Amino acid sequence: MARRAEANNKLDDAARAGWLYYVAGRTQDEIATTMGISRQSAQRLVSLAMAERLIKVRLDHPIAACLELGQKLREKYDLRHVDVVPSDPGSSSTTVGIAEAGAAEIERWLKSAEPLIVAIGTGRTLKAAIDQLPAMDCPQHRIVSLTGNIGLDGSAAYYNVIFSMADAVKARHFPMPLPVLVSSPEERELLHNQILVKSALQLGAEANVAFVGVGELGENAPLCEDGFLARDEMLKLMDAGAAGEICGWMFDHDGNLLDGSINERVASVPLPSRDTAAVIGMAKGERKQAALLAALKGRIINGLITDESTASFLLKK
Amino acid sequence: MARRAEANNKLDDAARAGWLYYVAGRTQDEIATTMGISRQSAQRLVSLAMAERLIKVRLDHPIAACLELGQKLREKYDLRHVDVVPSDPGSSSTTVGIAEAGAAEIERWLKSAEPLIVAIGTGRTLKAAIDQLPAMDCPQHRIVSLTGNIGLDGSAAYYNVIFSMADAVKARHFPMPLPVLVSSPEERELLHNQILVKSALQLGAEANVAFVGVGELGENAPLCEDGFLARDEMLKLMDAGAAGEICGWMFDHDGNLLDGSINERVASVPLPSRDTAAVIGMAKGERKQAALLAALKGRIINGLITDESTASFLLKK
DNA sequence: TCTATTTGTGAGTAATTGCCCGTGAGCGAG
DNA sequence: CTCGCTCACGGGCAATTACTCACAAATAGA
Repeated sequence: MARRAEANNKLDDAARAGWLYYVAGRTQDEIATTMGISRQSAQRLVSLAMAERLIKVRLDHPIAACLELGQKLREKYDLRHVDVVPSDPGSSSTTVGIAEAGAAEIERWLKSAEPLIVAIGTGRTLKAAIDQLPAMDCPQHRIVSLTGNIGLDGSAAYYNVIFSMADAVKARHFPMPLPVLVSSPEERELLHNQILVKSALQLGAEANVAFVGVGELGENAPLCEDGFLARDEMLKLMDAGAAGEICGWMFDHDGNLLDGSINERVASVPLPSRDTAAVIGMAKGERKQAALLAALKGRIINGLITDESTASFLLKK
Repeated sequence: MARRAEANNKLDDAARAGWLYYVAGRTQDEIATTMGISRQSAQRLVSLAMAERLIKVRLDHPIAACLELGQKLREKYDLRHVDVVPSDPGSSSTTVGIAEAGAAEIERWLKSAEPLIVAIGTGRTLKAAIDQLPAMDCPQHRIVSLTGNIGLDGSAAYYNVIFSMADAVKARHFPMPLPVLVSSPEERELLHNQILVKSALQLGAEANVAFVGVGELGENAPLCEDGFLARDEMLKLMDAGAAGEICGWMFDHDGNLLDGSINERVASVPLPSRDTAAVIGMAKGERKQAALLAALKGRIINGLITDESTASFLLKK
């Protein structure tokens, strides 16, 4: 037993130390003593537990200001669900806060005993939220990806959102083995006849809830960063009035899907109907404000998870 | 009303400060600056958020359940030490898991630079634990056997626990050259006057920590299997309300040592005082549940190493 | 209005934590 | 076997946090 130290054991120790520290409220010194290690090692274990996301912290209090903003947003844009988290003025992160809140909302849905079809987009925000999900056991639900999760090079998964999620919550999952954008409407037609893709399309139409990120446009937009869209195409789109995209679907400043050829090349599952499903957008930050506003105006989403300052902006418009 | 609003504001502030601290990861100084208050006030808000349980911390790791069970057991039975290891539903072993955990705990004590007297029982569980001990060098400690380790035939050692242990950790050791049960109180008196036995009795009384197995009763109980107790005697004991034994000492379902003649024939060292020593019981499995429960009720042990499912049982009672 | 009591604040200080760095064990290549 | 590399460990120290205390403001009661 002297050398039973394996990676697994290390995480076990980290979990134990983290529990003692955060849940039981012991000091690192006490933990070190009870675990028979030095304080420094205890400290390392505690921070490992944090780094490995074994410890999840959440705020369980409706902050009045956030609640109020949420209430007003709900009324103004006729939303089914709104969650406003505090802003952290000093942070430039685009996910801190809404990731936790998003995870909490996803968890709330997944706890349902009723079998649900949960649709999920992709992007950095959603990935961050998924990473906050606790381990669950949800064989009754099905998770479907709304967006192709194949990179342009045909190999790498474009943000491993649906797999991470299915892994965490143990549900059947239906990825989209496609890129976000294909070269022509005909190619899309062809690809959409694949059996896996057909299942995804079918499930997407029946989804009970969808969680999606909101993509801004611009030369540094995710679609450009990840190589799906050339810079000049992007500029052309913006000239044509594009304001943002959700799962690749481009819309203008009033939230109407663009007519031009671009949306005919989007291989994603059509967004579930806002009459039968909750379509919850998750986004914060100045760069996403225009896109978010447009999506709300056009009722492309009927649920919103954002932060205080973004909420204020959306109310002023 | 005014007062109510103030309280709400306070909790709001606490929530906000707690969020900035725990979720956004800012320091209290930064929080103080952004909220326009002194660092001390920020600290107060953060700790208020904790005290009011606005901040919920969750450990997302299989070991979390064990720690929680351990915590509850510690409170319920007023224990000095609890270690709950994950259950392996697929295994029928009565030692897997607790052997390793027991060894780890023994090792922890042996690492002490202070000279300690470590008392040790016997049985399959302890043997398995001892086998997990790493080689150590502990000349400062003394190990004493609480139970006779001579078989009925006078030859074979009844589970070679203390010798294996002393061998592994290189400490002075004091075996009990006796059977577990002798034929009469008089014989016990006689044997207890042997010099080796007297040392063991003396050391047992001064022990700092004792590790003991918990024996269940029944026709297949260890005491019967090893021939120390005839089946009919066992049945008679059970009729008289016996629930289990530790080092041969029989106790009833409330954990009180039995009055009858049986305990007058037990040649073992009396268990160390639970006021001055840690007496740590190691056991798991359905067959041992009743005995374990009784031992805990009667505070025959003040420490416990067991597995999840046994821990759950003990909590329900 | 005055006073006793509670409540909140900041200073100072003790305790705790985070981090850098030197050390030494383990290990693979030569 | 030796060298060099990696990495975990623990010591030490600076940063951060928790606690105590004294005092001020607010509040309630006479």
